[in-house]
Amino acid sequence: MATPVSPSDSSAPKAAPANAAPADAALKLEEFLPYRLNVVASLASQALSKVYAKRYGIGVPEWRVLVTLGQYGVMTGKAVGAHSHMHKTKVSRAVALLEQRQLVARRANDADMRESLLSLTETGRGVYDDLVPIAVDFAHRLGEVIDPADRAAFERALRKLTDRSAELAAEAALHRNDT
Amino acid sequence: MATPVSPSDSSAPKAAPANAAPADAALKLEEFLPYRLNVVASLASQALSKVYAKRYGIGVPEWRVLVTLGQYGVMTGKAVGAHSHMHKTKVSRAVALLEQRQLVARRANDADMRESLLSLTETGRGVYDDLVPIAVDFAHRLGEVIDPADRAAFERALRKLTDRSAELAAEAALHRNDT
DNA sequence: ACTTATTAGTTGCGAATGTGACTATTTACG
DNA sequence: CGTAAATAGTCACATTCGCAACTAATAAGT
Repeated sequence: MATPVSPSDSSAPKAAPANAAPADAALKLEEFLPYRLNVVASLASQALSKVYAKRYGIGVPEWRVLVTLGQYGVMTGKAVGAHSHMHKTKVSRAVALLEQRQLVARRANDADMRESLLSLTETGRGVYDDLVPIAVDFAHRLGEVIDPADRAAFERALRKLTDRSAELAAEAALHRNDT
Repeated sequence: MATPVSPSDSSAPKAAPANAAPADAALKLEEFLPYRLNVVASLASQALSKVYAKRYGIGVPEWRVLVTLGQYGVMTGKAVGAHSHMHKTKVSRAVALLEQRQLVARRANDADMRESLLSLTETGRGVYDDLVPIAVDFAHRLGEVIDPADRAAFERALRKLTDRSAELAAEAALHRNDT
């Protein structure tokens, strides 16, 4: 399952039309950084989400809302989205679900009727208090595989990669056409 | 847009029912490793995918199939999925699209009629040759922000995190219920 | 050999997601 | 003030995704 497949199996030099370069390919997917980031992220996310999915039947967006509200207390949906990197519709739907399950409460902001102020209910805080130690433990078990001597460097690198990715994404969003 | 929101805005100590712990929360999302991995991965992926989406109207799964076939020449769908970490249905659909666009060809394997042998067409190889340098350049512009002195450590850490994530995911997949 | 179990790949279906349009409200500005 | 631009949030729509069921083909067990 985890074995990366031996390429030399069926790719015998049978001289197919446009098939060449096995070993010296210019781009090896398994070394390609964006791909590798996606793989590690989806594996980690998948592993963690199974925990709270099984416990409370919630998904990643709901989890993020829960954690954000647990961290800040009271927030608007917009702020939740900004803090958790989620599209406003995702936040909207996650909040709707959590509200229906009585984990999150919504109260009006008299100063601005467009937004609602979100916060955890007692029950929501209970779920939060139950999940957080599990999540913290998970993150610990994940991070502990990094050699302590490498941690600071990894931290710096991850931070820089995040910044640069945001730049590149913003840049790509501009170029509507061609180069 | 990128400003992470100042938490002290609306979370004034107004003493709401179940709302507490602003600053000393046990789990800060922005420091939580699984979350951070997801953020950087989706930003990077989003930025890169815009390139080939605009150029050839393909998405991430198609891109991965293309790269994998470009790298190995001839492969079965199963092998493509194993090498690119994609579910077999994703591979199936991506291949169907690429085949329809004449970028990938499928030929029967007389030794095992269940599988088809996939390879790039001439056109597909052309697209591949066009995209790969762009992708390589992208990865370079991404990775160059990492301090050269930190690169080896980052590489080690990423590798270990990937392995451990896979372990944790496999582990989580077993526990059907409770602890 | 023949019956059963595996495997490669596809498809149907429901859930999740992003985009864009839309509503309600607030702010800017003339 | 009063009209136009901006903002928070929801909703409808189309797309994407993963799971489960299914088909076709091969391998294993007896």
